[in-house]
Amino acid sequence: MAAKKYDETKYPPFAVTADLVVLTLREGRLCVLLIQRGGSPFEGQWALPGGFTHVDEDIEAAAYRELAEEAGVGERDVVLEQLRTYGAPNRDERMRVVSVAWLALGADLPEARAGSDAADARWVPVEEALSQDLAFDHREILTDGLERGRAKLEYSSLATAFVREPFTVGELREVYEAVWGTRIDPRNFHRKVTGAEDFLAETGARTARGGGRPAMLYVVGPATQLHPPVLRRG
Amino acid sequence: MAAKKYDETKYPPFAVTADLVVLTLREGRLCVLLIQRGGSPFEGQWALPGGFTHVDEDIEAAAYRELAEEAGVGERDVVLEQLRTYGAPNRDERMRVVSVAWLALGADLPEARAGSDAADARWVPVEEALSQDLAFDHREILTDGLERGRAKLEYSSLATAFVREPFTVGELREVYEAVWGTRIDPRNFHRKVTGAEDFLAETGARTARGGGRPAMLYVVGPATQLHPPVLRRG
DNA sequence: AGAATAGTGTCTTTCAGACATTATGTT
DNA sequence: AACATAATGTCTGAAAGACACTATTCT
Repeated sequence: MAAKKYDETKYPPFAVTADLVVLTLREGRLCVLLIQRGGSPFEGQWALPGGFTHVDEDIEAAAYRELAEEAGVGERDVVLEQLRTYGAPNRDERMRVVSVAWLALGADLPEARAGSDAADARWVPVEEALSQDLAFDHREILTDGLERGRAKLEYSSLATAFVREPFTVGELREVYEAVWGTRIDPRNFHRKVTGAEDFLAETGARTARGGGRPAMLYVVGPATQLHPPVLRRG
Repeated sequence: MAAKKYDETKYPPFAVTADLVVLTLREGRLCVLLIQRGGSPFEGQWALPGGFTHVDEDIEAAAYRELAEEAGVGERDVVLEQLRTYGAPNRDERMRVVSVAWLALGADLPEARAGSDAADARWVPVEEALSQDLAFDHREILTDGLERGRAKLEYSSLATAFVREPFTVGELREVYEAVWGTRIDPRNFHRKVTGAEDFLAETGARTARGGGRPAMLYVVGPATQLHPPVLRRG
């Protein structure tokens, strides 16, 4: 087969967006960042933060940029992981848009503030966010992001993204309890995470906040996988 | 904030491709479908099958279409799962291309035949495919696809995508051994998969191929998750 | 001393991993 | 009967889950 000249006009134009499921814990509850749309379509409705990728910009860089612009969150404040790409032909009425969705997890992220295109921005407990209509297919994206996050806690060190270092075993357990919405036996949990190879690294320091025995403080160990896993159900 | 008119020219054009990691077992070896590029760039080099998404086409439909055009594989023959999206600015020299990669698993797929844009097509054992230079960032995509497939065997029923129904426990074990490149104790494996709730459904029928005790034949059960999981390492 | 919170220990059941034996077909 | 392959059984150690106790601080 002969080599042929490439004709750019043959290939149809798409817009590519980065949409973000940003999760954090606020007062022991798992919350997602939602922004209220300032313009059409879906004006006034709540949506996930996100926006268009520039033509010379890496898709991951676009996610970080939107995180900064729309959530005021810097690269160092979160763990970012690609979630999935959504590309139904009519998911955006304006034009053909393919959305690369990302999951961003952070510890105690700052109070939401509305970015350029947003009328408002707030942290919403995830059950509440799922119980309302969101713009576009953002409800599906949020559902997928939550399931991914919950599943990854089992076998990875992702839970540590939700706490600031150094942290205690009890704080880490509260992460699991908040994300899964379950109770975990503190004694078995302690045995498990301190026993897992390279998962936690002792700092030697202890908490000093009064009202009880001080807790040992840990930082994240070199392991990215948690073996054996912490299982959600019996 | 006032509603503003949407200006399509503000948003830069991307091309969106569907690239496929198509895996099957051939003679007990895990193989991936590679095509030899007929045109530039990377003319003559081996690459994953794939192509451009049409502007009115769902991204998953594009994956199925490319699967049919470039691999001669129908929707019913494979399990298709989205892998990840690759969008570095210069991954394609011709223009800005974002590639949505898919993982397709099938049982005993047909002999490869070159599609429209391909000079050649063949099934290549995965280790061999990884040891050569592939076009674009396809080596990275293949690596990610293999890791995803291997990981999902542990806790899902994905392995059944590699066998035709009805199948024996031994055939299913051979899938795990080929994909993981390990040996598995047949007795422990049998106990595990037959004990897992809703994972396999007995047909009542048995093999009749001679030379030994006939094996029970199973079809896939209603469970999509495998609990407890089959673990790769001790 | 008492309250509060952190950490350790024990028992039982389940399951993984190693290995031997029995079952059911063909030639 | 010999052979070949499938299925089941047993033992041991690791880890999960339930539960009680000890340790260290502050007031």
